[in-house]
Amino acid sequence: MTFRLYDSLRGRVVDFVPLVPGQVSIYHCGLTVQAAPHLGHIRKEIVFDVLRRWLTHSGYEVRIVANVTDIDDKILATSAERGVPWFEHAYRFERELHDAYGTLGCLAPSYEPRATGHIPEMIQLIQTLIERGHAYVAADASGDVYFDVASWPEYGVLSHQQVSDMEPAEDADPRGKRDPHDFALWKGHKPTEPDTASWPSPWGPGRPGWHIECSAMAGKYLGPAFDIHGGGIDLRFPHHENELAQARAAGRPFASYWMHNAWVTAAGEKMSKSLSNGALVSEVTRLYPPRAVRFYLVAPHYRSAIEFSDTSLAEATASLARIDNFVGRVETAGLAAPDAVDTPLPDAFVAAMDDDLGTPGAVATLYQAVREGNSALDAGDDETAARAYAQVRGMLAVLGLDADDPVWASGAAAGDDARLRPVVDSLVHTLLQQRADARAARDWATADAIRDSLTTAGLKIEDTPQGSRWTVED
RNA sequence: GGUGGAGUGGCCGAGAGGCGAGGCAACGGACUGCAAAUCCGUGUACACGGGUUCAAAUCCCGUCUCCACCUCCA
Repeated sequence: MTFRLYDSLRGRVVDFVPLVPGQVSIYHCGLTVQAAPHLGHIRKEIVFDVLRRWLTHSGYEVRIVANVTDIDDKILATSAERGVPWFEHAYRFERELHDAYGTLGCLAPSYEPRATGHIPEMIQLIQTLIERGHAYVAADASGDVYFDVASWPEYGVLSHQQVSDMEPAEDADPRGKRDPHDFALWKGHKPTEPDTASWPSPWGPGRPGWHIECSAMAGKYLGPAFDIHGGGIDLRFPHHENELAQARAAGRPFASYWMHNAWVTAAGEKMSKSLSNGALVSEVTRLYPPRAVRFYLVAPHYRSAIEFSDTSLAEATASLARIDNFVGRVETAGLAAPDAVDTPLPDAFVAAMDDDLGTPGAVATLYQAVREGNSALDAGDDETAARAYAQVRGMLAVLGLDADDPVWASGAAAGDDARLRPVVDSLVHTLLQQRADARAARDWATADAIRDSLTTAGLKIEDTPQGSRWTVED
């Protein structure tokens, strides 16, 4: 079985062949930390988290690097507006971002470099480009350095565009550019910007352009050639096109495959702060269980847009509850196999995941296992039920949705939950025992009164042949 | 102007020439003291108009609508 993926550069699904057998190196562009993350931001992280989990499950040793862009025009502009130092501003949102990753069950990447920590690598790369005749210092004494697009005939391969067809940037300020398509590698320091946002360079003080950051950091941690480069579809042009041009022009092969995830849309449009404040990760996870939010983002294919709506999130919550209910039933019945993790996953699941991370098909297979498991439970076929349980847990783990995954146990609230759970369990069981006694005595009024009081308290009671069990209503 | 993507049943969301992915919701049945949960069953869905084919949601032609990107923007 071979993993296949859609390569944006070639424009089709291709077999994945790693540079080093058994190993995969992945770089995906992290966020510019300039505002609180919304569902669209977090989707990219979840997509690559699932990719990483699947490849790891498939036996690969995965190295995954995601950068943090902690200096750019927007960070400088918004921090200045708020009267906060830019680094403080960036750091604050970097931490919010990390909180969001943790809340939605994303594993930490192998490494997460910050742009500002890699200025020397960027300067070195720019110098190489100048020496090779692909970059030049602006003629206007600004201290800017630009990439010379005309010197690189391959420019446009990733986004399948001809430079001549691109919309002419009529009103854009040409600054010291030779050609309007040229882009900044280095930005000379401006007196209006803080001195802290400036680093010495051969071309005078300044700061790096956005694109050079990723080329430099990917090169440092993954080498001149690596397997997969990812990011949101909007980054394909100009960001990734420019990254590719810089790296190749400097003599580096760069990424073998390019993966781009689609949007989370609101009312059919690309999500943005102005359109959709309600979609902040912090707010959505307050209204819906974080695992359900992750399920909602994982179930559709990563190259399809996901329409954000409360209805969809409510449906995702109900859908996940069906899976959790099965898992709970098996555990209540005492059939949970301790070696669950080692059970092979269903072929259909493997085939779906290997086919360009086909999570929709994978989820369908998951539900098939749930149905088979439930039927087996009803029929008293414990062996089949236990096997289905093991498969379900295994599939959930790959998708990052397993409730027992330690990622869900992080955070102060989760800690409180863990401590309170046995307390509540003990109290509820006292009541459930009273109800069982009442039912045995055919005292339905008392039995129902107890159930009603638990329901009112926010619990769901399920009667099974092995006794009653309770869960918290989502 | 260039490049790429989309329009599927009440809702979400797959598929990409032939047997109606899957989930949510709804309805009927089984089970239950009653429920819940679970299982079984119930849908003549593929923007529109033509065409190709024994067969089209899937291919071709045309039309409409929507979205994204085109140098600092997630």
